[in-house]
Amino acid sequence: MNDVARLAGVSQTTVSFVLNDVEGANIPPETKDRVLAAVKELDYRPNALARGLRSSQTHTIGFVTDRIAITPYAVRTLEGAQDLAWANGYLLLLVNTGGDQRLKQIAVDMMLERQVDGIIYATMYHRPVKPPANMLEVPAVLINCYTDDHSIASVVPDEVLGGRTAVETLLQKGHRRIGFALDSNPVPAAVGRLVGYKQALAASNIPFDPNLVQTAESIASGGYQATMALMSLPDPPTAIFCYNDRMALGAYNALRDLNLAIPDDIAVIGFDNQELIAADIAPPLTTMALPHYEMGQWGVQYLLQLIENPEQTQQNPPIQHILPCPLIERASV
Amino acid sequence: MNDVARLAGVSQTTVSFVLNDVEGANIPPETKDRVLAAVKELDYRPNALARGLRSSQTHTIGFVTDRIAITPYAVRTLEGAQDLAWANGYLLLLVNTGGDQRLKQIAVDMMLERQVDGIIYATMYHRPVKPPANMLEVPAVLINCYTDDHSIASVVPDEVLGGRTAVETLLQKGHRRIGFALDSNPVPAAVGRLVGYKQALAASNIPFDPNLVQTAESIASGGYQATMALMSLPDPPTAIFCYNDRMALGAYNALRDLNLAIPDDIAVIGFDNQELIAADIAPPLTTMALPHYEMGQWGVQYLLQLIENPEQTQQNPPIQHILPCPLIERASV
DNA sequence: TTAAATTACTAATACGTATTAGTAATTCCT
DNA sequence: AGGAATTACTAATACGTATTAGTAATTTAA
Repeated sequence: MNDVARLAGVSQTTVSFVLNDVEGANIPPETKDRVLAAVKELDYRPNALARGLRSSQTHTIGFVTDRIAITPYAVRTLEGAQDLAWANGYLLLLVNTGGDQRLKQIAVDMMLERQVDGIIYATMYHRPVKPPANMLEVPAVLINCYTDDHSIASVVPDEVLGGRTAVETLLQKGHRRIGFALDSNPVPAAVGRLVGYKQALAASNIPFDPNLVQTAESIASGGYQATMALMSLPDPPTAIFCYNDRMALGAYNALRDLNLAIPDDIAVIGFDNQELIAADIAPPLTTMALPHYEMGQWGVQYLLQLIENPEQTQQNPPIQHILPCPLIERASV
Repeated sequence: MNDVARLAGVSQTTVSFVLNDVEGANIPPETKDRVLAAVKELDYRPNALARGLRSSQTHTIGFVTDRIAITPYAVRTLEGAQDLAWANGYLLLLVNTGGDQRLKQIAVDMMLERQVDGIIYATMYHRPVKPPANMLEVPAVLINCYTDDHSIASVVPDEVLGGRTAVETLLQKGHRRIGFALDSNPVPAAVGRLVGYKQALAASNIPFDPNLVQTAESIASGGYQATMALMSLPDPPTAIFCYNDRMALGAYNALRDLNLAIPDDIAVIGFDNQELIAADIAPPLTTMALPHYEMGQWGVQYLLQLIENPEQTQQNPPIQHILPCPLIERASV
């Protein structure tokens, strides 16, 4: 900046004023042009460290996650966050901790050392978390997770509505006996979708039959087992709602082994919209999409509000935002 | 640091010496303990901006990519890079540009403003690139891509060896007529794998039959078409090598429609090891894995060498590292 | 015993910016 | 015409650290 000032024949202060477009500085256009010309001439690039040191903001956001790539579609959270940050002139500082609590602590410390303006904490599965305490030294938002006391702003998918929508889709096609191949782990997604399943049935005055809910591991083999169990019922379902697309893939395998055609003999609906599975199998799978990209966007957008407008944004208790899961119609219903 | 110094009854210089373990500073253990106690007492955390400003290194690496999430398994590149950076006390500053050349330029500028110690440029598909010129102001490494003049260090997968290994696997099982469902785009992966296909045949003295190579779009429907074309040959193959797992999924669909059993009637081998597809379909798909995680690791590891040991590491011409694609045996061969 | 070397520190400074408090010179108002 | 207001700047400083060049006090070597 001093070099630029010298070349333009002004002071470093003036250069700073010009580059930051400081109002009330009264720099006439000719001077501005001279400075800008010098900037171009010298190929000057500001030093964000010095700027950050002086103004104590870095336009950088820390993004902490337990495991980036374990579920591919969840990477879209990162993408949504990155896109929105980028659109606002922010960059993301990334750490995935692999789930180790001590690492999380250290990760946040490293980010705080680098003076991030805020921190996003995202999990790949929807679940409760205990984020490291030091995270609260700056504005923070949780994505796809929440603390039990809801003391931190968060975004999560609407599992209940998602489950209800899936089942309502089947009901609308005339199905009355609807099986549910459910994750045996009582994670928030499983609990919520089951609530939605029951809500939809109740709204159509269909009694809940516990035999129609078969739990298993939430992978293809689990979907296979659950489907086999459902189809061996004395009064088997005409449609199966699968907890996720992996289980739906298992259901496809099972129904093929039973010589049942989808969707003619039996309808299948999934959850997650894992494109590589859902769009490519035969027939293409109708499924519910998780709003990962949108959660990433919302998280960063809200974080930026917290950063730039703390008083107006901060709510008490902190906001818990819920995003719907859109239905992706293909050919399996 | 001044607060710590005051509490410990020493100068800020001494605190700096203690915290950085400066050799030749001759700080006796008692003084060290006093300083460390003050650090703990005050919960002191160094300011990385000030440190970076003074010492001109930030322990931060820029990671630029065209599109993070388009191919889920490719996210493992990011994961490998992040893990190795983390292990060495570095953090990753992330941008995905969506492929816009101007954005790349700006992205790199934003990273340079933040004084990154080096830059990784990664693409999700193996291909030639023209990285922005300003990237070379700091040490740089390309992952899964290369410049035509090979003027920048890079890591790429060994497509030729991968193709050869896939075909050799089929040859070893006794197959003599091996179809190839190939991407119709002449991208490096397609070209390389075809070379490997020919090499393997030649090594077994099997003449190359152009009819056995059917090109199509590298998605499930393309795999379906190519498989149908291959199987309607007067002398159809007994095994099909698919350019990628998505095409293999299409091949599965086609073979099912033809009432052919895998692997009894016909063997199928894929490429990419997209776990969600390969492991979950019936039968599980034998495929070649791309070394994404390893490329990410190698890229950062080499970049750190470039940063910390420029003279010893720098080669002329720059190193072009090639990583093998391991065979993942499942049940389709 | 005394000069030289070592030990255990500290004062001062630079890194590159943003910002505050000013100051001449000009313009405006009555 | 003369004071007030405005314009167009600049000098100086602080942000928090790492590093250089020292300096007293103590220990060692001859």
